[in-house]
Amino acid sequence: MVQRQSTLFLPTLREDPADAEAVSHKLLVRAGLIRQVGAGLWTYLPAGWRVHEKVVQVVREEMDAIGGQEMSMPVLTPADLWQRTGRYDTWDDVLIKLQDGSGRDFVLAATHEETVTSHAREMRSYRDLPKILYHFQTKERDEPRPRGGLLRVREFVMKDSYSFDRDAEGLDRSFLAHKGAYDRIFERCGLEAVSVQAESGMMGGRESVDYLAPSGSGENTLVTCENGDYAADLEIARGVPRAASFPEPLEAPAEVETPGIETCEALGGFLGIDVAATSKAMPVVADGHVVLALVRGDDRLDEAKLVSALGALVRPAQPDEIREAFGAEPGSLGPVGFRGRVVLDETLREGQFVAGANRTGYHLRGVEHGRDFEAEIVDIRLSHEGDRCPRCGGALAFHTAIEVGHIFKLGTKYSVSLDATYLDEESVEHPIVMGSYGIGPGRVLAAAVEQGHDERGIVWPASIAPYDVHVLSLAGGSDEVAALAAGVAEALSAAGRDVLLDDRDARPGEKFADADLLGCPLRVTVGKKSLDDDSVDVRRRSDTQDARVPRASVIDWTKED
RNA sequence: CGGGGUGUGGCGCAGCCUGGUAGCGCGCUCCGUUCGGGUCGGAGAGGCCCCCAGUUCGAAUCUGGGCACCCCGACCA
Repeated sequence: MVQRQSTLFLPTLREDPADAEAVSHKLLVRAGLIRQVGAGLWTYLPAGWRVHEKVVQVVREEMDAIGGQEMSMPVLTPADLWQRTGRYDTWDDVLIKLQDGSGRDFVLAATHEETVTSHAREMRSYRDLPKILYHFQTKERDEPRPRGGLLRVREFVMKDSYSFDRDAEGLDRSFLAHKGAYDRIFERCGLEAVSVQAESGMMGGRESVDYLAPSGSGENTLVTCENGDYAADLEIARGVPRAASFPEPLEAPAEVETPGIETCEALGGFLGIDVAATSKAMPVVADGHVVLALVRGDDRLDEAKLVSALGALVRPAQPDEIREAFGAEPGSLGPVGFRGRVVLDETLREGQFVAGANRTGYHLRGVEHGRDFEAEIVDIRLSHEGDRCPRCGGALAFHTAIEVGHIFKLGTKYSVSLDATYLDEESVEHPIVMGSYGIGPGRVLAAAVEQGHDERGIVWPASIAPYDVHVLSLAGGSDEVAALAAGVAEALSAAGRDVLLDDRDARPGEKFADADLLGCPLRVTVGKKSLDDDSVDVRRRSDTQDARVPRASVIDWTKED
């Protein structure tokens, strides 16, 4: 079927929306693909939804290819389900809770581990395993801060799949199958996406892999090695910092007065030493106790790493908590004499450094781990510009990126709390071993725009473009030209292409501008000249010049590679 | 949640400081013109000025309180 643009709801805008920052946000709105309803709430207009569904179809095909079985679970779910896994409380800040007319508590699903695991209770035997179940379903998350158009929203469709295996080896196979499927999905969607080891965060899994699509805007930072043998999410990246140059060691810590010195940079300058030979003390509260996290003076604390090291959520300590625990102001805090738990970054394992003296306005020189204080030694520093690759020592590069997919090895967390078990050959009961795998078509779409655009508009990858061919009828009132253009469109459609025919009563400039904005892979222009020699002009969206070709050979330009 | 900003026809904005019954560009409708990169001319339609309260003879404008949205920091597909 040929879609006539004169009847299509495709409200293009001449100017960027005033509140847009991200390129994908601006272009998706301008091209008439999406419209905002509220903060983080978006309507996909007809052409935008076509793109969304094309992404969905690619995902569906690849999920089916690894044996996934599509189903559908509801968005509205009983609160009880979430209470049993504990997420009713631990996910309190993202869950949208509500009651029905008779006062029963419900949760709008933010993901579907609970629901799917409740069904997995019917997998009673090892003979029922393994299985992969998936669906495309709306997720509701009370995001603290939606932003960037489709980049971060409160309601979105996610393909979430769940694997059920009898043991860890089975999970490994399911996990690997998903990795393969995800690589093919992004490849087919024309998206550059890098898989990296990631933080499993609040999902409670053991291992997770993130898919990051480098782009002009985004909320993640992708760290890659110049030699290509390392890639990680910044949150867990293990870049190697430059070596610190420590001053002459001392027999014992020596107090020095450091009036008004509150930052490590100032401290290093004041003492005339390498900033890397100072320490930065970050008092946090975890499980109700004040914990001191120590990183090198030129580093920043990586909260995600600290959280996984402590196995508990952390928050910065309040000023009064700090005074009570240390007896000093921030800026003069240190591990020596502190009676609580100390977590020391690996960079401070060896050598003597300067630390706060827990006496406002004073620091200690020559502080040494083991001799002067005890601590748990963990990697808790945030990598930064200048770090070297942990594998080969090459330079690391940092890119902003969009997280387009995330896969987790869940283990038995959900099957245990929801009692999903099976019997093995010996009639021994075991919890089912699970994995969960998410991908957001909306983000894939936004990332594709971030990666594919020019000053005129979107440049869609062919596989997910709203239409394969955009036929422009420059009739200018000529019925003959209009008929010819319609014929070309019909012929392409008959050949199996998705065709948009611009049959509007508009001037050429406007049609060209809108076509560039919308970004279909191929543009076919039919004008008066076409009547003379039965030829049309074609142009790939990524090109800058038309090619004049015989009408009959247009189809050759639409061949899929 | 903390910080900053914005709310005025469909879109982008001015007016607000210095109260006096709302304006510009684009878009939209009609007529004519033009017709391969957003033509040109003419005539029109369209606004609870975010909401509530207050001050005042009079509030888009001043005051107070809400709400919404955007951007920057802690979370996630």
